[in-house]
Amino acid sequence: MPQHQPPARPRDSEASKARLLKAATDEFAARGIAGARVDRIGAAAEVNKALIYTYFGNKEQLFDAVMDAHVARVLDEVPFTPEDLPGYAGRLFDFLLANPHQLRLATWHRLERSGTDHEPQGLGTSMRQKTTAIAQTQTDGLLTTTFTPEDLLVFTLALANAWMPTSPMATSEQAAEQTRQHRDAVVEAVRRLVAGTPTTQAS
Amino acid sequence: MPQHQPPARPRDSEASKARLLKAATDEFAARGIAGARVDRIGAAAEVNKALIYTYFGNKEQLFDAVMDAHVARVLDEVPFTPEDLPGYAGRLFDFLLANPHQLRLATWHRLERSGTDHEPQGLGTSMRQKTTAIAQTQTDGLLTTTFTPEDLLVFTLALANAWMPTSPMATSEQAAEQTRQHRDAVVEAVRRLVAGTPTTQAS
DNA sequence: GCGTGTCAAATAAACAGTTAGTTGCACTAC
DNA sequence: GTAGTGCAACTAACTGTTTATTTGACACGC
Repeated sequence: MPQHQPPARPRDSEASKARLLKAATDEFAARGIAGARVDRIGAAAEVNKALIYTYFGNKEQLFDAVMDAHVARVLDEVPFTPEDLPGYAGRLFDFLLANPHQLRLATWHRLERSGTDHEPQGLGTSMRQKTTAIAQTQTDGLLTTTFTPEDLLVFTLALANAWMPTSPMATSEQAAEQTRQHRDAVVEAVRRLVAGTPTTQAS
Repeated sequence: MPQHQPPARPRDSEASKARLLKAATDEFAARGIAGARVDRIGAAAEVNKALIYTYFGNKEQLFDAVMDAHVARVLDEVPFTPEDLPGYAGRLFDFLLANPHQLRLATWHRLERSGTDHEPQGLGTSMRQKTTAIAQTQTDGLLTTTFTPEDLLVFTLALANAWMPTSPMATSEQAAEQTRQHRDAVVEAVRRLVAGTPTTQAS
C-alpha cells in the first residue's frame, strides 16, 4: 500500500515546466545531452521525473526545448545592426558574458545535435535575415564589399566568441578590468574587419 | 569449457595500441567522452576491450591519450610565424580542413575536460611560446601593437576556425571552390587585423 | 614454467523510459 | 453547502537494457 506525501506546493503545471526548463538548462549546459541525467534534472527541479516525459517527450526533446528558449532570448535581446557590426559584436560579447550558459549550449548543440533535422526555432530565418541585411548595407555603400555577407557575419560572430570563458586560453579568472579590455579588443577587431567604410551616414 | 580462437593476427601490442588510438579518435570525435562507448572502440579496433584498461587505464585516460597525440600533430605540422599571422591562419585552416577530427576533439575537450587538471601535453607551453614570439615581433616593429599578444593569437585562431564544418552556418556541403574562397577570406581578415605593419622585412 | 598478451564471461551500477495508481480541485446537481 | 464526478497534476516503484570495469582462464614464445 503505497503512501503519498501531500504536495508542499500547490499544483501548477506551468510553474513545474518552468522549473524543469531551468534545471535542464543547467544540466545540459554543464554536461551536454549524452552526459545529462534525467534523474538529476528532475531532482534539481523538485519535480517527478515522469513529468519530463509527459511535458517534453524525452531527453532530446527537452534539450530542443531548452535550445529554442535560449535562441529566442539572444535574438530578442541583442539587436542586429548591419551598419554597425563592431557595436553588434560588443553587445553580443556583453550578452554572452552575462549568460554564460548560452555559448556552452550552442556548442553542445553543434556537436551533438547538428546533422539532425531539428534546428532551433527561428535560427535559420534569423541567419538569412542577417545576411540579407548585410548585403543591403553593402549595396548602400555603408559596409565594405571586401567580404561576402556570410563571411562578415561568420567572422563577427567568431570574434565576439573568441574571448569567452571555456575558450582555449581563458583558464585564469577574468578580472573585470581584463574583461573590459577584451571587449574593447573584440570591437576594434571587427572595426578593422569592416574598415574602408564611410563612418558618416547617408540618409 | 570456453573456446578460444587462435589469433588471426600475430601478437603486437604496439599495433594494437595504435589501432585502439585510431578507433578511439573516431569515436571520441563523433560522440565525445560521455557519448563514446568503450565496446564500440574495442570492436572498431578489433581488439578486446579489456586491453583498453591494461594499456590506457580507463575511458578518460584514453581520451587524454588521443588528445595528446592530436595536439602534438597540429603543433608539429603547422609552423607558427608571428611575423606572418595571415599565412599562419591560412595554414591552420588547411590543416583543420584536412583533419576534420581535430576541431571536434578540441571542442569536446573544452566542454568535457576543461576544469580538470589534465591539459593536453605541450599545449600550455606552446601557447606561452606563441604569445612570447608575438610580443617580440611587436617589439621589433614588425607587428601591430594595437592588440595585446594574447588578443592577436586568440583572434587569429578564432578566425581560422570560423568557417570550419560544424560551425553554425556550414550546413551545406563545402564545394571546393567555396572552400578556397573561405580560406582567402580568413587570410584577408587576419591581414586586416594586423594592418599597419610594414610588409617589407627588416633583417 | 613463466611472463606477456588475449579473450569470453561476469558483475554491479546506472540508465531512460513506463506504469499503475493517488491526490487536489473545479464544476455540477441537488 | 455538500456529495458526486471527471480530469489533470503528480508520484513511487519498477522494467529491461546498457554501461564501464574486472576477472580468471587460456595460449604462445622463450
